[in-house]
Amino acid sequence: MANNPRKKNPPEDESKVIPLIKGRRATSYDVARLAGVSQSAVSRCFKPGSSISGKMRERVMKAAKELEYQPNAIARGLITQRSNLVAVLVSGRLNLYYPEVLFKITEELSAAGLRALLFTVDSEDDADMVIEQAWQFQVDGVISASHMSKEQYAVLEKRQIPVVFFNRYFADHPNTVVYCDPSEQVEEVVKQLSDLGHRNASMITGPSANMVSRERARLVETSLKRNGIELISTVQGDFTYESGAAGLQEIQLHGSGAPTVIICVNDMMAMGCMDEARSVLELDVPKDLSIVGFDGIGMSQFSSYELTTIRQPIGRMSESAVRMITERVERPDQSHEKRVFEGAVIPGGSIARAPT
Amino acid sequence: MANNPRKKNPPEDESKVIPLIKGRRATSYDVARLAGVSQSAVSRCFKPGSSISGKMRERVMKAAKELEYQPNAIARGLITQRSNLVAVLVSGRLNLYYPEVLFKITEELSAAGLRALLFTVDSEDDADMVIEQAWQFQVDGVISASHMSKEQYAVLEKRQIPVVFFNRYFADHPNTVVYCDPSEQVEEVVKQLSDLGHRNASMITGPSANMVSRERARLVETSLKRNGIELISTVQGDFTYESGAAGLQEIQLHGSGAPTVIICVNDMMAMGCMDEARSVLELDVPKDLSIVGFDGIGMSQFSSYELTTIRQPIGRMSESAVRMITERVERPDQSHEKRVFEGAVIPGGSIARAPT
DNA sequence: GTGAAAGCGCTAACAA
DNA sequence: TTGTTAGCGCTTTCAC
Repeated sequence: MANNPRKKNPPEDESKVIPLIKGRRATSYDVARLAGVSQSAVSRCFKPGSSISGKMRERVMKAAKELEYQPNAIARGLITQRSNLVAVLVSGRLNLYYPEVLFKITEELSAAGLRALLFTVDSEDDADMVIEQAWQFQVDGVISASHMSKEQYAVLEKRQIPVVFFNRYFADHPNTVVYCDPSEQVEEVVKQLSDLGHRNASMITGPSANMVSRERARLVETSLKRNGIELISTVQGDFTYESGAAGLQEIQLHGSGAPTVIICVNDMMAMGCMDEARSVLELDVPKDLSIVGFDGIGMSQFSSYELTTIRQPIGRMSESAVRMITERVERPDQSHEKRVFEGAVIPGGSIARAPT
Repeated sequence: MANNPRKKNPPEDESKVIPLIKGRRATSYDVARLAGVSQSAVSRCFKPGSSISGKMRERVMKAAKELEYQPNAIARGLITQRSNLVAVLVSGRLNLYYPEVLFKITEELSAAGLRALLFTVDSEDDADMVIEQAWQFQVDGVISASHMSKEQYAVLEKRQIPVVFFNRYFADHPNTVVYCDPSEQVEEVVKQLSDLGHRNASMITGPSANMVSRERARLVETSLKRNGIELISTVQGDFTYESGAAGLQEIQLHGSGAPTVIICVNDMMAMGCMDEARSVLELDVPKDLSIVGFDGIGMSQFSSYELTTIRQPIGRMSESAVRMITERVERPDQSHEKRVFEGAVIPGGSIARAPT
């Protein structure tokens, strides 16, 4: 198999005779031979914090540069049992509308010397497959911003792979989580709606299986009640633009009474809802109908929308997620932890005084 | 270092005595021992197309299942010289607005048994780093949907790493490319504009370094001339929403004369342009001003925009990109190839008869 | 500070 | 068909 001329213990006579085969990448042995030092010396030069003399380092580095040598991360991973790979699980469908998260996480991983192995998960079966793949590739950890069942999580746990959940967690199971809690902001917005005279609201939620959706819906319900606004109807969407539009239709057709405000548990649906209100129902948003979203995605602030919404601090959350992963890669016994971030209200222009 | 009880040639007496250390993952040796077969038999069971008896396979698979054994892809990569990793290079900034591409490519890679190692590239320095990282991780190939200099490409070429460019290429250098050529669609749209009575147009381009932008701009210029529409001003944006808005301001303020149509070389700028026209300049799009985009991103068809644009067949392009990579991983001597796809006009509603 | 040697978990040539 | 064996390229004791 080996078209590799190197022998483990190169015979002295051959060692200089056989040239580097063109196209084969240089190994630490090649560098060692050229520099006239041992292979382990080369290895040490590329491991920060190793004890090595300046002279040696210089010689080795010169040879390394000449051969364009870069240590083989795969081989290193094999011996160190550290792949420096982190599986990032996102929902392809959802992340289409929230790509900020993925890119921030990737950048933070990169800054921490880790690489993102990207997996899209859009079903339970996908998740099963992805978990096996991640396991095969010896990922050091998993950052999950997609759905994962308790059973699937149990598999990772048993295999001692650190997992950080991004904006989702199992309430009845210890796990490591970075999470945005918009409680205060929900209260703030709802209070404002109440002050603006709103008394009837409807809500468009996400899939009932989705934790973020459930949690946001719960907060909204509580806040509405507390502020004397009646929730006259709740319809279920799937986080997409289309489902926001459809949700509004459903509310108008089948709802009992007309809400003056609609709260959507994410921005994408809020935008769908707003467009439907304006272009199909010919309502003036916000004069006839106020709309509120969640997330604070970039496009929610385009002039066509200027959505009033609750932003998540994506940057700080991603940073935390990566830090939590690295901590748990270093010390697998690290206990679970939940880092909770506050949201922030983006005032926007999609709410106004209730029509009289 | 090894807390691994396995000896390369396990002494018979020890072999059954030492239990699997809790938490250590099972290796093919563990499976072999449990099944009472050789380690290579285990290996063969997990390599499709190996000659192995049904009885053997059954025995091995039973043991494997019991130990939850999955072959170590890192170790496999080391010996086969195939990592099954493909570096996917995207521009973080740009892909924020065009995530479809990334997800399609990832899915196609996955279907081909390859994993996506995600890299975001937003500067030349990023690209240098990314190329070194990809090299260290022994990626089998690179799909680049981000900027890459000729020098950087040369490095990959020299290292014999197959590269497929997505929507960009070096005209004066052989390379493997999947590309969307919107020539006909540009002509179609421009002709339509001409038929609608437009005689003055302006254009908002992307960065001059960007090939896609240059190419689209060139096509637009040619088509306009051919159809008797004068290009009265061209301003440069950076593909973002904001730059589209700013571009329109610049055209209105500094342009010589007022265009009745604005062509933007991507949808995001077209949307920024449209919003600026409507909300700041209080123009009616399309009655007062027609706007055309490029790409066909999902949100360009939201009711607020309904942009007339030229769509790229992302799905088929991604599929081709992955196929081209796999072909070149199998046969590195494969010659370069350029697969060109046609665009498709999405009629939209952002163009109308020129105001009189 | 440096080199020799073992071995991470796997595949594949070779022998039986 | 099966087992034996030699590495893939690296890190890490262990002597010196």
